[in-house]
Amino acid sequence: MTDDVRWLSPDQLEAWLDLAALMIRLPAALESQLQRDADLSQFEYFVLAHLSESPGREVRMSELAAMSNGSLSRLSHVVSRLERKGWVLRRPSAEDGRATMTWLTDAGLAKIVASAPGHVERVRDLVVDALTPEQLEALGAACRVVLDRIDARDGESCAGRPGPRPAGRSRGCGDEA
Amino acid sequence: MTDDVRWLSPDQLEAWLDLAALMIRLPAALESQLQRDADLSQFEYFVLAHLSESPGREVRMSELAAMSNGSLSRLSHVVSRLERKGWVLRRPSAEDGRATMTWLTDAGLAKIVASAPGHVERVRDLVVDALTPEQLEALGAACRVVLDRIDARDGESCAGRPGPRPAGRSRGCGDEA
DNA sequence: TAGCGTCAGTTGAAGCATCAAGTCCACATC
DNA sequence: GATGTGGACTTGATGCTTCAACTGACGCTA
Repeated sequence: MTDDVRWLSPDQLEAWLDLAALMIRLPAALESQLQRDADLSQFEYFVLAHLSESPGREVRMSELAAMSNGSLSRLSHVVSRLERKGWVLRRPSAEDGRATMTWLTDAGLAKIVASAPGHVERVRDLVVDALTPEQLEALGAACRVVLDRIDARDGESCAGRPGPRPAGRSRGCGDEA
Repeated sequence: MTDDVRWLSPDQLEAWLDLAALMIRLPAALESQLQRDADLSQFEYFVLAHLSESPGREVRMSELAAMSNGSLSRLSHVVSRLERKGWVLRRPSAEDGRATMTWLTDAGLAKIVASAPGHVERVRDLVVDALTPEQLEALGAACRVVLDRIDARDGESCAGRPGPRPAGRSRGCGDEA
């Protein structure tokens, strides 16, 4: 019954297992640094970082969710926590009454400015400086291919049936750098 | 005060952001397939899969935790759940009274046999078949470099002070394939 | 064989993510 | 201008992960 399955070759399996291990252990390794030094989760760090780089230090919730690769629900909870700590503020959008804008306070900016160097140092240590420029470029390219594939599949399931998409971003943010 | 930080170059930043996005979205994409088709988390899948491939369908808890890239505590909770569903059994080890052996039941074997094809198909679709063999190999190689770096850092913090290590596996399981 | 440090695993509490409603607003249609 | 549909969040409940004790078992030393 399950015999026309195309199992992975040994080489493919090894590469896949290494990637799977990386997806579990690298986030954990980064989280532990952030948690220890800044008492932030990686998601919280992303949110603050994206806010700090946005014009007016202000971004729409839905946009922020897409940038941070998270669901709107998750972001809402996180922003509530960040708000409680005084790092962000919420206000309704002037243009669109449905939208909520999140604004980074001075305290929030100070927080991310203080936390960024340690985090970048860790990213350098574990990833960027560990690889040759060619390896890093190849890694990034492979990631983009897979991400595009994920987006394509999300889009398909969206067209196929009316069910909700996970976080549905259009991967149109290639303008970061 | 924070001015001797070596920030990332645009190229480095782009590669890093793509990797960061991948680490969040690929696990989610795989989980959703497993959840929908098999009602399993990826971690549960890993546990069952490792058990099914082990001699006697039986593995020590601590060994299983290392193979699955998870903490012993997490594994213990998960095994409790799997036990409740009748897919695994626990028994004390004969050789070492401290150790607990986890054994995959027939029902558990049937479960993983039924779930594997769909999961492998998804991994193929999103990753293995999306990349050229060279890209996949390069991706795997980059992952190994980073994983080794993470292990090295874990080891350092272990030598430096007596505190507990995260999940401390020795990355000595390169014999999977 | 008693004592001590360590290892292996379990457990309960606390925190975070996910899921399913629910609310409010905008826009199109009649 | 009333109605309906869909978008943009928010909220509460549920479940999983993590963290910090805690329990026993092993092995060494005396």
